[in-house]
Amino acid sequence: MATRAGREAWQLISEMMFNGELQDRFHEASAAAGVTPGLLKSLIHLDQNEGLPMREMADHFGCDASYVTTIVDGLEERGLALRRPHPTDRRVKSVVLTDAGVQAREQALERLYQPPAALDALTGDEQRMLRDLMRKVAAADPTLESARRGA
Amino acid sequence: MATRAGREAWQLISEMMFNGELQDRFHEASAAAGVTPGLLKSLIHLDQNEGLPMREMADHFGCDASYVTTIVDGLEERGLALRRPHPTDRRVKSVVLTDAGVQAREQALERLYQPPAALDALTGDEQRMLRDLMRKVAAADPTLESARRGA
DNA sequence: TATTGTTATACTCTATAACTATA
DNA sequence: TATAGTTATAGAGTATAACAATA
Repeated sequence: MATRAGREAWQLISEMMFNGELQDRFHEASAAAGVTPGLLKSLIHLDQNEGLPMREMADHFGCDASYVTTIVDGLEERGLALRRPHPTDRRVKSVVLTDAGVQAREQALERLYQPPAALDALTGDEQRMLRDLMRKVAAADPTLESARRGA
Repeated sequence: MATRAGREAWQLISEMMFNGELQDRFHEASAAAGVTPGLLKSLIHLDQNEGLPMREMADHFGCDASYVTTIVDGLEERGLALRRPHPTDRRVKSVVLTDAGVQAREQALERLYQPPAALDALTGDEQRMLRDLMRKVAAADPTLESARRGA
């Protein structure tokens, strides 16, 4: 169970994440990639090999199928992704990243994951401790595989 | 300087924050409070005593002044905040939370700061270690005072 | 008949431009 | 003249409803 200390730790993490320099990191990364925030969210969730059916995109993001059409149109217009027919079910269209899409995704993640300057307050040993703790937490989160796929 | 370990630590934190159960924590908290996400962002940034000029709200969020008008209208309609005249400059309107606004803010923060289930993977000692590390990082972030004000 | 995706349309969110009041 | 806030309006972003193709 999360202790009082654990809750305080996560509160501090949340405050770091939603204030100051990180506050609109996502908007900056979107602008840098030449896409809207909505497009970037999808871009990050896609890959070049598997291909993701549009229906599954709608389920993952909890949005309407018609909006997925809009999103994928935007990614295609920019040459970042394309629709591929499903091998057996001809109703389904899978979305895969292009080479440009993979590159844009990597550059965006590079920006997004950059730590705040205040992390420098920790010594090297402390940063390693923080990493080890977060590795243990992340390993216990079953929903993190897709994010880890491209890392 | 952030080490390789520090960057990995922050990447794991970011992944936890933007995937899985926390993915739309903010939308849930907004819905629970009966406000839109835009309103909640402002609600969290306001308080009951000081009062914040609308111009400063626009600067803080990097948005247009006309949108602040829309936001404050929304908070007033719901009885969560109100406009107060500035004592010396009659052009300025300061925004303060009502009692209901303070209560809504606290309940929303309670939800927002709740740690993910995976944090339970850490022992009590490890959660304390994580808290101490994050206290040190947060203390080095100069932009965190306003967030800490109401905590 | 049920499901995937698209089109047409409407509603919400946010910005730009023109305006009023005050400094 | 410059600044704080409002109003009117337009543009993104997102949803709902009706539809075509396939299962």
